[in-house]
Amino acid sequence: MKTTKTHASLKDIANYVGVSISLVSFVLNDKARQHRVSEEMVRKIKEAAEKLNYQPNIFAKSLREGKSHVIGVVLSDISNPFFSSIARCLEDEAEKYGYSVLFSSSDENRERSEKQIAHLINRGVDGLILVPCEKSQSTVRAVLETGKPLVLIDRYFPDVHTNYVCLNNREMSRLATSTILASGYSHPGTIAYDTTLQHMLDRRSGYRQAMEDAGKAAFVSESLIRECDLHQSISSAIDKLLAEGVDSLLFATNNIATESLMVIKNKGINVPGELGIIGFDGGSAFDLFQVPISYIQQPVALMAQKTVEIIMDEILVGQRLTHQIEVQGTLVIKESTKK
Amino acid sequence: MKTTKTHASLKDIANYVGVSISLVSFVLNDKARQHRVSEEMVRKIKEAAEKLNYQPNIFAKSLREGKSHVIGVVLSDISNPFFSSIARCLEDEAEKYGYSVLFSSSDENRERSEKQIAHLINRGVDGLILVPCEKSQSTVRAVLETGKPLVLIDRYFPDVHTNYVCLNNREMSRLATSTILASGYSHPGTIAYDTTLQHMLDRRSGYRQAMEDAGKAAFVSESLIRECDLHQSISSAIDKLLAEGVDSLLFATNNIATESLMVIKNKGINVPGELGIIGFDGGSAFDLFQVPISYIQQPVALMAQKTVEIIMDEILVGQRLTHQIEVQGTLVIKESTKK
DNA sequence: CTGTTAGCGCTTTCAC
DNA sequence: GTGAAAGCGCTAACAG
Repeated sequence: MKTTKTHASLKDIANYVGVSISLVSFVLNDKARQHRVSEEMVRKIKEAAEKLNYQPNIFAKSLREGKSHVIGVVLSDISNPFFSSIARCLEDEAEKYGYSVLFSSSDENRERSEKQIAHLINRGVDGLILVPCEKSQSTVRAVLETGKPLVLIDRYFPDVHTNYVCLNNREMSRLATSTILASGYSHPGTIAYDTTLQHMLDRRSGYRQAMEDAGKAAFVSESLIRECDLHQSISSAIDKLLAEGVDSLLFATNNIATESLMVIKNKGINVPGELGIIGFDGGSAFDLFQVPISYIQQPVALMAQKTVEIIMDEILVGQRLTHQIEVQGTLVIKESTKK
Repeated sequence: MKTTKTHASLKDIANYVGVSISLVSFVLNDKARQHRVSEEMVRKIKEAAEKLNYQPNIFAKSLREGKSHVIGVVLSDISNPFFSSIARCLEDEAEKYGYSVLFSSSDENRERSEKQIAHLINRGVDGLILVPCEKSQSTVRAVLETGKPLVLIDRYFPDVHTNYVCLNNREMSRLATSTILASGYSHPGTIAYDTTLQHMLDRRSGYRQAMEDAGKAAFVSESLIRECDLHQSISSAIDKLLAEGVDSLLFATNNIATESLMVIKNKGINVPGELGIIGFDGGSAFDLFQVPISYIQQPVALMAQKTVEIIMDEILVGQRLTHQIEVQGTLVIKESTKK
C-alpha cells in the first residue's frame, strides 16, 4: 500500500465517464453553463466525481492559479494570551473564505520577523497579516513592494501607508486615566514598554492628555510615565512611581499588568485603597487578584474580522484602497478603581 | 506592475547561464556531485541564482514531489493557554526541519475536528498532529488509513494503535494527591471533566490510587470525584465536595482550576487553611491568587519536541515504528498546600 | 559532464 | 457541446 494514496484526478473521472479532462474541469468548477455543457453530462460527471471521491489537487491548482488559499500571519508570540486570542479569531474568519492561516511568532525581533515573512512569502501565501515589531518600517515597506496584500494589526506606522486595524489606544488610555481621576485618585502614573511603537506612544499620550485635561499637566513629569523592558525593571519602575507619590496606575499592556500585580502583591500594597489600578485586556489573572482589576477591553473578534475582510478584499477583488481602521475599546470597571 | 511579481525560475537561470534547466536543478538541489557537474558550472549557476534572486516555486515543487513541507495540527482551542504554548513549541520545533505548521481548533467537537482534518489533508499536509477529542477513535483510525504520518499529543486512545506523546498523568495525579495527604490534609477530593478521554481517566485514577495507598479507599466515594462540563457546574461541584467534608482539592485541568479558584475566592474560603489546592499547568492566575497555587507542570517544550521528532521521522525517513511516549511532569509546590 | 524528455494535476484558449 | 493541447515550474530517468 502506497503512502501517497493517489487520489482520483480529473483524468480518472474523464476516463470513467468517457469524456475529456477539460469537460470535467468545466463542470466541477461550475463553468458548465458558461460552456453550455449538457445537463445530462453535468449529472454524469458530478456523479462520477462523487463516486470516485474526487478531491482537487491543491498543489496543481496553486501552481496553475498562482494562489495558495493561505494567508500568513506574523505576530509577536502565539503563546501570549492576547495574540493567541487574535490568532483564534483570525482562524475563524479566514475559514469563512475557505482560507487557512499560517502563523509564526516574531518575538518582537526584527530579523526574526523578516525571516518569517520571507518564509511565508516563499510558501506562497496570498496575503500577509502582521503585528509589526519596532523599527520594522523598512520590512513593511519591502512587503508592500512585493505587491502582496498586507494588513497590519494591533500596531501601525504613521509614516508607512498601509492597511491597518488597531484599537483607539489614545482615547481608551485617556478615558481610563480620567476615570481613575474621577474615582478620587489624584496622582495617577502609568507603566508602558520602552518602545517607539505607535500603539505604546498612543497609550502614553492618552494618559498625558487626560492629565492635561484635568489641569495636572504640571504634575506629569516624565518620571510618571515609566518604561520597562525586562521583567526586573517593572519592580523598580513601581518603586520609583510610588516614591513620586503616585496613588494609582495604568498599565499599558496585559503583560505589564500581570507582572506588576505580582510585584504589588508581594509588596503587600492594598488595592484599591492605597493604589488604584487599570490594566489592559482582562483575563483570569485579573479576576483572581485580591480585588478584581478594571481593564480596557479590546474587541478582538471585531479586529480580526475587519483585518480578514480587508485582506480578502485585496486578494479576491484585487481592491487597492487603503483601509485604516481604529476600533473602539470598552472600559470595564471593577473593584480596583473604587477608592 | 503585475501583482504576481513572477519570480526567477530555473528556466531563467538556465537561459541566463546558457545551460539546460535540469543542470540548474541539479546544482541548486545539491546534486551537483552526484551528477559530476563541473566546479566551474556550479559556481556560475549558483552565482546566477543569487543574482536573479531565485526562489524555488513551492507549488511546483509540491506538485512534483507530492510534499507540502507543512504539518497540520488540530488542537482543542488555540486561545487556551495550554494549547497556545504547545502551538508555539510545535512551531519552533517544526521550523528546525524547515517545516511550517497549520493550526486549527476543534473546540472539542468531533464533527468540527473531522472537517478540519479533512481540510488539512486536502491542503496536502505531510503529517498530522492531533489533540483528539472525545469519541473520535474512528476519526483517528480513518486518518491512520490514509497512511498520513500521525501523532497524537496530550491524549491517546488505548484501543487505537498510534503514535502519541502525553504526560504521565496517572503518576502525577497520584503524586499530587499523596503530597496533599502528606501535608496534613486528610480528605482530598478532585474535580475533572466529565469525559471518557484517557488523560482524564488517568488523572482520576491517579487520585484514586493515592487514596488507596493511604488506606483511604473506603473514603473515596464517587462523590469525591466530581465531574463538570459547563462553568456553572463547577460551583455546584465544589459545594457538593465541601458538603462531603473535603479539606483539599486536586483540579484536573488548568481551566477547571481557574474557574474553581474564582468560586473559592467568591465564597471567601481560606486557602490553604480551610482548603488545600493543587492545580494543573501553572500560569499567572495561579500566582496572583491570595496564595500561590501548587501545580503539576507539564514539560510542554519536550512534548512538542518529541512529537515533531516522531512525525518528521515518519515523513522524512518513512519510518513506521509506533512511538508511544509518556513524559514526566513536575510537581511544583507553593503555598496552597502548606496547611 | 550535460541535455532531452516526460510527466505531476490543473485551467483555459482555441478549434471542431 | 466537446476535445486537444499548451503550459504553470519543477524533478528525475534516460541519453549521449
